[in-house]
Amino acid sequence: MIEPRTLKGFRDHLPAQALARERLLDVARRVYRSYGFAPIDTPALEYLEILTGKGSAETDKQLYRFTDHGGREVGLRFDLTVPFARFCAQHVASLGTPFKRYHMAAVWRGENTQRGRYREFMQCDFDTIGTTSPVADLEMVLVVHDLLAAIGIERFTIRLNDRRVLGGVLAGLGLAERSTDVLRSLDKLGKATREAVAAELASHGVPADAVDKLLRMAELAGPPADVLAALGGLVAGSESGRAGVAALGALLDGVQAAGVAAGRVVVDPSIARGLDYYTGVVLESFLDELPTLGSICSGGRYDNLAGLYTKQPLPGVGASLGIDRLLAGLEELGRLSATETPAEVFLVYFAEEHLADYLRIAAALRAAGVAVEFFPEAKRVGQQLKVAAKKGFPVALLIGSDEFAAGTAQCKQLATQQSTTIDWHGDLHVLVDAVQSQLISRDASASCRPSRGGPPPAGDHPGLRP
RNA sequence: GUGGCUAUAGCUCAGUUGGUUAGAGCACUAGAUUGUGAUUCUAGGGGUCGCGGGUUCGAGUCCCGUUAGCCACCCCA
Repeated sequence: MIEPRTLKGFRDHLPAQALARERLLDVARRVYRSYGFAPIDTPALEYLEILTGKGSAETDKQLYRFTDHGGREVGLRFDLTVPFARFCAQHVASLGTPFKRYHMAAVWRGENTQRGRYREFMQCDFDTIGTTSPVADLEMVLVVHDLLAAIGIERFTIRLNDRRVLGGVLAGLGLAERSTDVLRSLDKLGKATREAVAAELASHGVPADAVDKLLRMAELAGPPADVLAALGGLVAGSESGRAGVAALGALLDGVQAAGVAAGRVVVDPSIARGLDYYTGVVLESFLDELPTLGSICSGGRYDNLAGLYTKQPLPGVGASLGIDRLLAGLEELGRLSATETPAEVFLVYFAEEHLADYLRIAAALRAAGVAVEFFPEAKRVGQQLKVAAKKGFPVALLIGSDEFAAGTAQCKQLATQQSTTIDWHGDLHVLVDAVQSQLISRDASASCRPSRGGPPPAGDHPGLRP
């Protein structure tokens, strides 16, 4: 006997989780499309040289690689950005710029696992390439905001910074050469103590007075206007630093003009992002209730996406939603619905003599867009209802011999156990209409939840508990 | 990849300084109840105690290895 098991960091998805995941993907798709981003897809497997081109030792170590049947050196993509860069180098000519795309697909990293960190996980990227317009930067922030709001998360914070501001501050302190080490240390401020970070900075050879200035910069907080004013003072000597501060100011103005609630988007000078290709605005977003989970959606602006694959400069801006990490967070917060079925109506099977009627009724409901599960066995009614309730069906439709004789049907709301009698007298249209109105009245009472701040989320809150 | 913690039934966990056939609640199956699900009663199925070695008269319990999960580092979604 072979022991059934899955690899470290790889997981099965049971219906309850898979349904929540698919609904999240639906929301992301809808939001991306609402801004005009178009879908693309690329192969999971790429030539190794494409993936290692970027050449960071870390990603090299995490890469799943092997020699294929034709002797080619290949690797599984570890993010969606590198394949997109290759994609752009091959196709910009026919696509034209600016080009906006979204891409939702699995990626693989052979790193150690932890809560919300897996070896196979899905990313939902969106990018705008071929333009340096600040409008594209603004759109990125708005998309991230709309996305998190539409998912139904009530408490989240989008943290913004600009690489040029960090660069300006570091240059002013004579630390431009050590920027990677310094930024990496500053990035730990959320987790490590101030003293530990200070010690680490000192170990990188940063003078004591500079350590103090860096920490004070990274700890700037409060009204964005105040933070920006303080940063403006720190980068006074640097032209690009001033540009970064100005860009952040313009972004905040734009976000406000678009109607985003104050407080959801803040300036946080400690946000650096590890990825070295970012050159302008950078963004991370967190669940306020689970800050230790890490960023669930991150991104930024880069000068040249595909420099390794083409001479055509391709500036762009974009971000990535980690839905598997988000799902882990929502599950921990008890915000995932336990529903195990995508169908809305559970049709009870009373007696074989009425089988043809049940099939007719189910077909009529399905034709009207109502998903119906017809129980395949004429078992005890109590058992059938138990199954329906456990799987989370909203309503059960009960039509037995008595109902057929009387021309009625029982529509039972499984959550409340309340039954409504429908008089349909063999008219399927009447039955379908009545069932639909039962489903609508239930939706209405379930989803009238106040949303705090921001524009009302578009549509329902899929996969989330009311 | 490095270090630490954990692993008993589908789930949540008991299991006393190593001592006979490893338990509970919930869940599941069948019946009481050939038409109404979170109630009641009865019966039942299910565990080589993650896996593999070792110490011992004897190991769920101690030791080593291994696999997986979690935590920290690293990095990041």
